Amino acid sequence: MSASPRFVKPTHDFNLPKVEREILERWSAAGVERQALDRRDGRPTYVFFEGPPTANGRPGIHHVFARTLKDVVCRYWTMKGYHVPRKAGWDTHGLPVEIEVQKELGISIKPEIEAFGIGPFNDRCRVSVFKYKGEWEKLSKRMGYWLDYDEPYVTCDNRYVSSLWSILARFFDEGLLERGHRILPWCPKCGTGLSSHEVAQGYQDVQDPSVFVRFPRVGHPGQSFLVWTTTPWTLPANVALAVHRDLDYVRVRRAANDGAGEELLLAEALVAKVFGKETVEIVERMSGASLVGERCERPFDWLPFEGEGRHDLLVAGDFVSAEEGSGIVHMAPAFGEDDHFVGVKEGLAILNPIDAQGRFAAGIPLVGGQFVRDANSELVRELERRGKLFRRDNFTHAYPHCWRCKTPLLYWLRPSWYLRTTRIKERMVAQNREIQWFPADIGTGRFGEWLENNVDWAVSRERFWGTPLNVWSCATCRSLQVVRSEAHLRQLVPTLPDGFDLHRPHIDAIELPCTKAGCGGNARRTPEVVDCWFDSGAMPFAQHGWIAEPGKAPPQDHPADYISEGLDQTRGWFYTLHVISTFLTGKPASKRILVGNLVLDAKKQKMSKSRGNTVDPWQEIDAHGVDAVRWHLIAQSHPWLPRAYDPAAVGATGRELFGTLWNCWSFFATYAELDQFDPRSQAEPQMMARSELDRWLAAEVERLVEEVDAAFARYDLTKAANLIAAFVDRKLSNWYIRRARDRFWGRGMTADKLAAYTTLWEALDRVARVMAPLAPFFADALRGWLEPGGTSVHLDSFPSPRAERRAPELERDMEAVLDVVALGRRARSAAGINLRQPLGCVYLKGADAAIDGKLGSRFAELIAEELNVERVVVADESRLDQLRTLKVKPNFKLLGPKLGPKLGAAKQALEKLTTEQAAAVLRGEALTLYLGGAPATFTSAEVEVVLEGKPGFGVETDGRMLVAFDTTLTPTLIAAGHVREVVKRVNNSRREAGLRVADRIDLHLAGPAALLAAAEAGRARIGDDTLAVVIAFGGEPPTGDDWRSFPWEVDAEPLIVTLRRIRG
RNA sequence: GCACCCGUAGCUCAGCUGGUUAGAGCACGCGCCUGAUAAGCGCGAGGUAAGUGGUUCGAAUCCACUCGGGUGCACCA
Repeated sequence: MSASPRFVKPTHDFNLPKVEREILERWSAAGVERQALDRRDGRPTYVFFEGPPTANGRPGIHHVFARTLKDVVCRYWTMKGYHVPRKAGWDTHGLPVEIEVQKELGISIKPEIEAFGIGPFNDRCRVSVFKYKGEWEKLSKRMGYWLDYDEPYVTCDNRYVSSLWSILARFFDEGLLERGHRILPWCPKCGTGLSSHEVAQGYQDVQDPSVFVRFPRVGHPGQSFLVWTTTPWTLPANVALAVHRDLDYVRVRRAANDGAGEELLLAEALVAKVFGKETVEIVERMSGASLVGERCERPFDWLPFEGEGRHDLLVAGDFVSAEEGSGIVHMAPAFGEDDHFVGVKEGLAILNPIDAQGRFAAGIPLVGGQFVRDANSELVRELERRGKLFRRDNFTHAYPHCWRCKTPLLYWLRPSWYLRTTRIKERMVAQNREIQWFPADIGTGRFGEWLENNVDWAVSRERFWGTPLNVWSCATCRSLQVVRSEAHLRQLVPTLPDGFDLHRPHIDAIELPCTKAGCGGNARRTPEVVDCWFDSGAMPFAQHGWIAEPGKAPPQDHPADYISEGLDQTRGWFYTLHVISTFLTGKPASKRILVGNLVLDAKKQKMSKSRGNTVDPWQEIDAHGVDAVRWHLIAQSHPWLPRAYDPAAVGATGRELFGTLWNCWSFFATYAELDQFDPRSQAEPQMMARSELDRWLAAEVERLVEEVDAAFARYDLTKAANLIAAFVDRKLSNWYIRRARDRFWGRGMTADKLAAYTTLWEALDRVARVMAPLAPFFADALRGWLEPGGTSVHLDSFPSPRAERRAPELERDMEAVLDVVALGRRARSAAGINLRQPLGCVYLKGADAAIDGKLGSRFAELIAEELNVERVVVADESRLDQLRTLKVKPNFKLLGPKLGPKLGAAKQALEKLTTEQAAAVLRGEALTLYLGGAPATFTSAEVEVVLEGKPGFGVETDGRMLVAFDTTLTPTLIAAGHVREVVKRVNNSRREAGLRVADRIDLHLAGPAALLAAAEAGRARIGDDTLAVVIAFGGEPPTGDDWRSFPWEVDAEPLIVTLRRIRG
């Protein structure tokens, strides 16, 4: 033996997690990740934006999924020759962080934070936000998500904040950043308003009272307006009622109940719904318009009306409907958008009796100091005491809650800063059409509709840990100015120390001279901070510290080619990115958006900590290997559908795909080691010099490359994964290797063997490359096994399909061969004759004459071996007549439109035709039938002829092809079967004895005479197939240290195999 | 309440520009093969295609409604 072999048979069992750990070490030692991320060398850039996570929570299994979607695409384009920068980012500001710190400190409301001190509080936030940074980085590394963590963008860095300021200043310049008084969703616990996309995150079912209240009609004793509300706590703030001008209203008299003759006014359409079975008498009909201006008496008169504003009357409101309630709506202009809108229009008074924590003012009777929602029941009782309550129920409805602290929100009149997104809505809608969404209907549907219903973005937060809003307001003249960047601030305040932190509370202390000519006043910063969704939405700009200026070009990597996040980001990150990019550049932030859906548990339940059904990503990765996790998550179904995470299924992926590939590799290595095969040392065999099977596999490999490439290019990762898995299972492992196995067995290196090695090596190599984006670890391991010391697959290129190797005809022919063989196995199984028993002859009939010719010649040997028969015979007409009948069926696609309702009759008539008539059709003859007396002619294309096997001949058919065996067993065949039985037992014995495949043996066989006789006659074959050098038959099995005996049964008779390894 | 997605074998999913006999994998049962060996292959059983109605010669596929699941929207007063 000369040099040591290039390939070595693996001596250990397959263990994917272990393989992955080795690859991690290799990547780390060789700096592979860094090289892949940094590769430029004149490549075009493929731009990816990373949505920043907040690292104050642990990453879960759904993050593994989300990050796989990002990673696969980035790896693919890297292999396609692009430079794909992947700058990591951290989302660091905002309510989620503050809430965590509040929990740490055991405090819950704003005044407590102020007492603790904004400075120390924010210092804690800055630390908290990176609490799990290490774990995020570790998980990214372990799962193979390559992301550049060396210079991440961090939203709380001065540089980032400075960039945000410049962008806000541009909104301000254009008049799109304004302070407004509007009804705002307000979290009483956090003490801040929320934006619509935050509200959208937090709907939960709650039970609320549903009460009908009497509002006495002034000037009409005994009459009341009937009013419905689900928020009794807003009744003390009532100033008016609203009716719809165009609705019909009625005055009804109640018969004899408690009210004894009372009269109630409500919308006519709701009478039945409100009174149900109770009989009421309609006294008067009137229009809504006629009620406008009527006076009413509010139920609670605790709050005085001061100054201006009309009150205690009926006004008109377009929003009033007769769907529910009474058609008369109670108006509290401080607590509802419609109420407020109408209130402004009608000049109504505004009563605002609650504080920022959602508590009634202390001076209010009965409920003073109570949290408003808690006051509901007390207020309802009071209504009852006052005789104002008509009815009370409860009803359950979805109500918005604070997305972080879960407190029910209040809609409350409150000043806030707005980005006037409604003014750029048309641009946003138009630009959305430029985005390629995966799936497309998110863009037109969910996201498109969201844009159509756009409302201004309430962008300020009355909080502490966030980008300070960069608007200063003059205490004297109220004029506003914005600070455009940190540099700008330094111009304005030259004394600012180095390292000045732009956050609160430091920034609050900065006063600026008023810029208005002649004012001379001092401007103070408006106290709010900015919605943290603005931070992340601005990342295409702020990640580069880009400073916005009028007319300035965007960063050169804008827009991105690709982003991917979860479905929940539709109204989150995807939206805020879109607002800011559209405003600044007129373009969307990314050309393509791939949306991932939820990862549910194995029972399709949402994972949540409270249910206790969360899946620990580390445990899954350790158990199955992350490539199996990644692969399964991608292959299971399209990313935008919800998926169940089933650990058992992940394990199966690991075994089936990676285990099979491992076996393929192991097979290759076993023989490559023995033969010292080295693809470098020989010229690659010409394709034309290789066997048909080799050319077939090579063609299929190129087809795979083409199809996988196309699937990746259209972002169909699921298809790519399934194509690869199907190829490995069906083509590579279960056909090529199985059929080519014995070509690797002979001694010495023949041309055919070299061709087989080369073909298999090439196939494995290309599989490694095409699967690399999906299974980065295994692919790189396989690549390393195939080319020891070579470069990482991730620094290599995605293979280009070699079109010249494609062989469409051969690919189709082999499909037919596979089908014939499957039928043949089914036929043998049905006949009860196992594959070891050779048979004399198999009769075949393929789908058409062209394939018949090939089955009988080029593929005959292959089929004969696979089905263990001596001869393959393409059945001629007379043989076929014995084996099958023919049936004629309509070609529905052609005849449906032609015959219409007569198709059914035609079908029946055709089915009655004889085999002879059908055979004529097969020969291409036209067919004339009488349908209901009228002749109808069918061409051979308009009907289909199908085969049916005749019973009793062991025929198997799929309607087009046919396989039948001659099951006659001659003594020769039986003897040959015996030899195969013996070979199998000897080889099983070899394995049980722990021999290596190339070990030679001495062999002794003991058993029934007929079996031994057959074996003796076939000793050459046994010797070849079991590497037995000396074979002895009959007598007592030898004994001794080296000899080992194995008892078997053949046809219910004992066979004793005794063997020993020949040393040296 | 409104909108969107989904409902196919015990489980996970294909198929869905309508074509009559609805597929695959897993799991299960039986058998086979094995010089890749705690793998592999074949066969079988398993389906009122959620339900109802419609369009059509023909519907898992198109339409309507109902039920169930998911998601989103929504101030529901």
